[in-house]
Amino acid sequence: MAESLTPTSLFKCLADETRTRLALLVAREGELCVCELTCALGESQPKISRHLAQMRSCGLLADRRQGQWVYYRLNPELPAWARDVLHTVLEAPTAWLDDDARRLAGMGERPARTAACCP
Amino acid sequence: MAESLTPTSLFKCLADETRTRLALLVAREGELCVCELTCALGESQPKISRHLAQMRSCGLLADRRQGQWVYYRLNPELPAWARDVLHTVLEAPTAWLDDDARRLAGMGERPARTAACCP
DNA sequence: ACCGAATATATGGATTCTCGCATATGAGGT
DNA sequence: ACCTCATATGCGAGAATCCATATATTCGGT
Repeated sequence: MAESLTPTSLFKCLADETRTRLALLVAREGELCVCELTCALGESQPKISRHLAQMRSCGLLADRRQGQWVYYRLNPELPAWARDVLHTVLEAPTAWLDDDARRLAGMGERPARTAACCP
Repeated sequence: MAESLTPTSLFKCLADETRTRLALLVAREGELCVCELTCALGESQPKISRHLAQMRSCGLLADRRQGQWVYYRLNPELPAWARDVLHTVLEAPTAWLDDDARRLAGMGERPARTAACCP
């Protein structure tokens, strides 16, 4: 979080369909690596990576490298109101994320994650 | 609402500081006319009007003309999750809207509004 | 040291946003 | 009909955003 997150900067951060889908998927699943997100959205790897980097530099996401994979999660220091915004949208009665969630669930051989403390 | 509001289109609609401030002020005050919003934000009238029109065409705001004034409010048909997003941000413990709210409160001779039904 | 897989970044072009300024529209009063 | 106040819109310029392609980096294994 370069500057502390403002409502506008949060909304800008989410004002792109790719980023909305990424952020909501991550909020829903807890932690996902780039290859899972690439597969879930069905978009090119550079595109996914660039959007993730943008959300990281906004302070919305945090990343952690584990071996060859990089896992993204909601930034633990994210203010509660920002987290609430994401969960409000997640709980909305829409099928908006269904395709992505289904592709993620149907993905074979997802990398096994380990706790950050014991690699 | 041209198409039904998606999370991304809501975030796009709010992804500008002027629009965030307008939307939150309207959500907070219930209904405000253009001149009040212009004064509260301290921005030019065409700028305010243009952003209001954009939020109206997104389906976020609804307007009503009363005499020479046009009042904006949250679109009554706004889905609950979208309304919740705005209220979540409004209730966040930040002083983000304070300057605007103060300018609004300190504005002299605000037009008196009447119920829509009895002009 | 080398190779392949996973991820990140650079480059350039096309599209979209936002703004300021000028002007148009609409309502009320004289 | 005219004038004024409130609001909306047209237009061109400059900035910001997004994408695809190509290339760089980093890690684990051989």
